[in-house]
Amino acid sequence: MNDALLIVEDLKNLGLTEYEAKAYLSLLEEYPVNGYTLSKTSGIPRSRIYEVLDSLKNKQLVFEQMEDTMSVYKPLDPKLLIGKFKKSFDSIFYHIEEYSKKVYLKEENDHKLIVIQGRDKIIDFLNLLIHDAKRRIVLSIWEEEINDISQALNDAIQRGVVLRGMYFGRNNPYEQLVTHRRIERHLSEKKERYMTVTVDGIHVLYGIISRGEDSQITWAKDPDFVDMSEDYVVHDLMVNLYANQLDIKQREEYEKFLDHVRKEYFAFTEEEFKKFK
Amino acid sequence: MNDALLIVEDLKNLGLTEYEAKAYLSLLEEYPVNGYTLSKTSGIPRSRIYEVLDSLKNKQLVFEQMEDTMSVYKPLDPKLLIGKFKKSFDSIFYHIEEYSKKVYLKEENDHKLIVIQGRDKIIDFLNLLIHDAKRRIVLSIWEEEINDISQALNDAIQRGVVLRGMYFGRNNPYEQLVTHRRIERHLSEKKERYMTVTVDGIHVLYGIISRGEDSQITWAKDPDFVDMSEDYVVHDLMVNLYANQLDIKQREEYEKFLDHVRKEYFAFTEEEFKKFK
DNA sequence: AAGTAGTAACTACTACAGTAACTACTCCCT
DNA sequence: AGGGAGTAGTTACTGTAGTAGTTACTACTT
Repeated sequence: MNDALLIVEDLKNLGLTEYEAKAYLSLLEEYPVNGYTLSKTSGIPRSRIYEVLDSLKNKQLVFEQMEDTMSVYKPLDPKLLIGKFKKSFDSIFYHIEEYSKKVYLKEENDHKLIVIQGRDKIIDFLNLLIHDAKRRIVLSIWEEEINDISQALNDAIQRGVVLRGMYFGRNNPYEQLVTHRRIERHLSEKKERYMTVTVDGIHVLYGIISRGEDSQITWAKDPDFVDMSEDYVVHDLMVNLYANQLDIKQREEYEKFLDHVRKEYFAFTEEEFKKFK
Repeated sequence: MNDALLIVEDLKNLGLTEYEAKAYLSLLEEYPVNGYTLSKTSGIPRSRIYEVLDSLKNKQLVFEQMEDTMSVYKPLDPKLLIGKFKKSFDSIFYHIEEYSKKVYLKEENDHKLIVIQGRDKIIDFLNLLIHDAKRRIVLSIWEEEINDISQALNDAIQRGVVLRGMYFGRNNPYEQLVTHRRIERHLSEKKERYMTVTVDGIHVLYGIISRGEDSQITWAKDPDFVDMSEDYVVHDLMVNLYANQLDIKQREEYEKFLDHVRKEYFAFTEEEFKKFK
């Protein structure tokens, strides 16, 4: 079973050794068994199995039962194992949170830019920010990237985060996004894709993304920069949504539309809105 | 700061090395800084600091910023760090849960007894079970132990779990528990304390608990055994609650009282109740 | 004799902690 | 102008603990 190998890795990430993970998983499938048998089913050398079981017993992930002459072992119910780790991690997280409140000072105005390289890391970081989003996500994104963040986006939408922006691709998966009107031309032309994502008016990620290591985006927390980036997407939206009307109306009408987009569609707060007036 | 040392341990439990933990924590307190400065504030040898920072950069817990000739580093916001680990652990837990559904078969009727030794491990395991309780916790417990499980008990009560039983001690902290009527005599006599705890009619822990390693309790999942243990506490409750009346009423009345206690006070389901008739 | 059950002692490898020594640059002092 | 002190970064090494993996042994059962 290849499946079991992945779970071994998972358990190692929880702090078990490879032997401990294998022993526990083998025990799940067959119990109660004695050390000798477990060594056979798990592939752990007989000479080591008792140390491994001892260590698991100590962590209360395995229990020993005396049966006349010999001991047999059984695993902790996996649900209880998960509960055990959850409890322990929750307390760790709480400690870290309390501690960081004391020593960590957020920079209010951070004008520095940070470069993140490599598609995997970019996607990872993007997911992290979206996961943490509380109010609004504005993006301008291509179909090649949308799948890699759709889970996090759906979660965000679920908990009431406003999603807005431009979608470059066919079969737009989000009604909240507007497909670019000249998408066919773009799709045939580009190998590299410009991307912008802003989160809660705090973070902005922008840059060029492609398949591999050469992808490179910039992360900024400068509020002006975020505003600018959101503005860029607002404009893009504007043009794409009202392109037809723009040809026949005057400049004033155009401005009204812009305000309308910002307020109604983009869910700007009054305060945010004032900054643009 | 001794506080920081504990957090280093916490971070190590999340999979960081000691140097990584120290570096990250030092960065929290002062950033952005270059490698040289960080090595000084964190106590990490200058010769190692760049490897450590590289590794942290790879995990995206630290970000590098080019500043004309040299690099400076800043930490990932601790809140995002917590979110990152939570996400990763949640997915691990999900994997384990799914996997265990496939391979793990719960024993329906488990008549075997398992011995747990050492006060710390007993308390730990007790907390684990209480944490997982869904319907009813019945216990007979001494004041020496109640504090070590009160957090878990309060959580359980909060989510609607029924708590019932006997309390051996002064200043009974739970209205759901009944203080033993001859507690003063008991308190002066005993060094070792008999304890019973049943959870959801599934688990029962019983045995002698004292201060140290010689404490030893037995864990059973045999349903009959659980019933018996609950019955023991019911009787104890009965005697303590209605002691006065017992002297003047007949046997019939006594039985009625017992039923009443089981049904009304103990929240037995009809099904559970039938087993006793 | 073959299989079962458990112990002891070891080798090998790796990750991490910890140290020493080197280059190179800047700034300040006299 | 030259030297010392502090800053900044790099290379290479030692030591150790934990883990993986192996071999050899005893003892008991059937």
